[in-house]
Amino acid sequence: MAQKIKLSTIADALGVSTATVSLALRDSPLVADSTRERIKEHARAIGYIYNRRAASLRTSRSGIVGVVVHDIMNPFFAEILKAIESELDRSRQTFLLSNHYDQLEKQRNFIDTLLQLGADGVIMSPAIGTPREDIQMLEENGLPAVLVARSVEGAGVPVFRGDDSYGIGLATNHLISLGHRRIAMIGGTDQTSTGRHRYQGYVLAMEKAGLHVQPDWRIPGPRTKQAGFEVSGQFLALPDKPTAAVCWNDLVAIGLMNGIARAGLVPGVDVSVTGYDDLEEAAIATPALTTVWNGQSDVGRRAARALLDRLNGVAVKVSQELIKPELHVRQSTGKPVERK
Amino acid sequence: MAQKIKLSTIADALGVSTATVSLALRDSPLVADSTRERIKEHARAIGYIYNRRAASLRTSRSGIVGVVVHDIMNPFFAEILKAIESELDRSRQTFLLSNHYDQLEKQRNFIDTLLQLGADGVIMSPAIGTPREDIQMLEENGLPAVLVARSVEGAGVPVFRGDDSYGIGLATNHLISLGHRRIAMIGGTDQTSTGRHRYQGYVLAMEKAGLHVQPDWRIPGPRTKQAGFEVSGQFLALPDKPTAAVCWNDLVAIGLMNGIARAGLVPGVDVSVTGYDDLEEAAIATPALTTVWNGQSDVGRRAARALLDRLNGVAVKVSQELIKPELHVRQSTGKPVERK
DNA sequence: CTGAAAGCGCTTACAG
DNA sequence: CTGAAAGCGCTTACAG
Repeated sequence: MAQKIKLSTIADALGVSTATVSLALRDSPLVADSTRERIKEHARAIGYIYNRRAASLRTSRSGIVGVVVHDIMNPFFAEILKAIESELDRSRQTFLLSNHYDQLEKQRNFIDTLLQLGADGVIMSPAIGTPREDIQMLEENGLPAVLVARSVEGAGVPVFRGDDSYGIGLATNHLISLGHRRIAMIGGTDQTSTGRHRYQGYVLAMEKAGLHVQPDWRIPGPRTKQAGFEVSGQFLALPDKPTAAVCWNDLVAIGLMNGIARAGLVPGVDVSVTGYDDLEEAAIATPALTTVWNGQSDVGRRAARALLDRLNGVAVKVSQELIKPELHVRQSTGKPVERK
Repeated sequence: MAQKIKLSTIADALGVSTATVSLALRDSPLVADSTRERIKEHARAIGYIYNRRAASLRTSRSGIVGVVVHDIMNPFFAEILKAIESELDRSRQTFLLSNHYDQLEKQRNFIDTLLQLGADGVIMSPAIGTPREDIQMLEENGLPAVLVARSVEGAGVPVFRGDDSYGIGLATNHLISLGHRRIAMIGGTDQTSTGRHRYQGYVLAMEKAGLHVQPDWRIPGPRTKQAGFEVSGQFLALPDKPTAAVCWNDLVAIGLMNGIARAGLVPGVDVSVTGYDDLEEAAIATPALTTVWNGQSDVGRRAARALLDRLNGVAVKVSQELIKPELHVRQSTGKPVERK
């Protein structure tokens, strides 16, 4: 590679100062039109590459926004990320993505990196066990944060998430209205706020309908298709044979349905199954999945906007923004059928 | 936030020079053990944050590696990315991820960003239509590149990918050996090297077996589950009713099987279907998918290592590294059945 | 083993 | 409308 081209290379070539070049390239009205055009034209011609590190060192604005979630390959987060991406793209922010896989240490490493790079802000779905101090520390170090999907008590930053308790209630009530009395809940964990909210919503709906909640009918843990598939045997062997399963999310529901089909039963007929999230895949699953739309794109879009607002000095209220879920009824739920 | 803490803050507090602090924090043997410990202890105590922009400006090494693929949420890339991630984590490189969605402009924007940030290298699965000049320009600007999954003729950089022609041949031959004579090929596009290689491999296997390749039996395009689902009607209406379908990838195969099931036929019995990639999901699909393992994790790991080698000055030969695919036979393929 | 000084490539008051 | 100069926070020869 040839000699490194910098502002002063251009300035020297055109007989102007670096200040003028710097202003011209950023379209400052302080520079005469003709000067600006000459400079921009020349910069393009010689292949000048703007050095953001130098600029950022000077201005202490990096144009980088960090996004960290449990697993970017999880389609639930994927939909949130797409919304964030298109929002950030519009304001020409670079976004730095990372998985924490619910490991606090990975999350901390990533946050360290953001601080070292002078990131402008961060959007996160906090790892299980994130103490509020971890979030508060961000603000103290000038890194504004916004949470998605999960909340952290007392962290004092905006949170955008679906109304999980209400949403799972929609699914549970739908099954109850079909006549189901013995309804299991498969997947999720009490270690996340989301997990607690969904379980509470399920319990609440059952109790409101005067139905007995049997602790055995809860199989906590699964959050993936694979895991849903693996617990299908356990589900089918549950005491008193529940006629329906409220699943933690669509992935678990689809895995569970695959397992039920392998066992020779017909999901949607012999056993009713509900999902959560309404991923694209829910509509084309066999049978098509009855599930709860969780507003992923809303969550992503609104979180990104809130962060951008903060970066631009607009006040953002620190509150829980609950997106209202909706029930989408398809083929995986029907009237209860007793198994032997 | 309080006064910004920098190297000189520590130096002043301890009565040493910034040079000593800088060396001590990076564990230089030039600094006496006791001095080093005092410095590190103090830095920790006052919450010093290393400014990578400043360091990088000085050293022109950023610790950033870019990774750009068509769509990070696609499980095929997801598996490559996981392998890259764990390899880069080990050498403490930050990785900057982006989707180009096969849009050249998005890809160019991302590469610009990498250049501006002074990234150390880039791993890419080039967007459809990437001219070799785009790749060559990277090297000229001191940004070493490594390609995965797709190649660009004459780009002069290492490529890591599966042997697509051979792999699709495994699937086609498997169907032929089961007795199938009329085999369709669903999905993929001639616009990518991968697409061309797979189609060629299919044609080659058919011809080698003395079978007629009917152009109508190719339905190009689909690359997602949704798209595979949508063309199932078109597939079932194909002239001469093929008894089997070689699919572009697992997603298309699963979507197609869902569509076939909706039409009242039983995939794996009435119609044989093969996938490609052997995603985690292939094993738990209903029926379990016969597919070709494509070595995603190998591709990712080896590409990351090659790049890291280059960054460390180890010579890397510029060649196509072909990973040998393997056929995994499951339940979605069987003897041919004639439909009316 | 430690320190003084220059410089990475920008941007921003300030002066004219 | 344009230029000269300082400074962002590091690291790296160089000197001692």
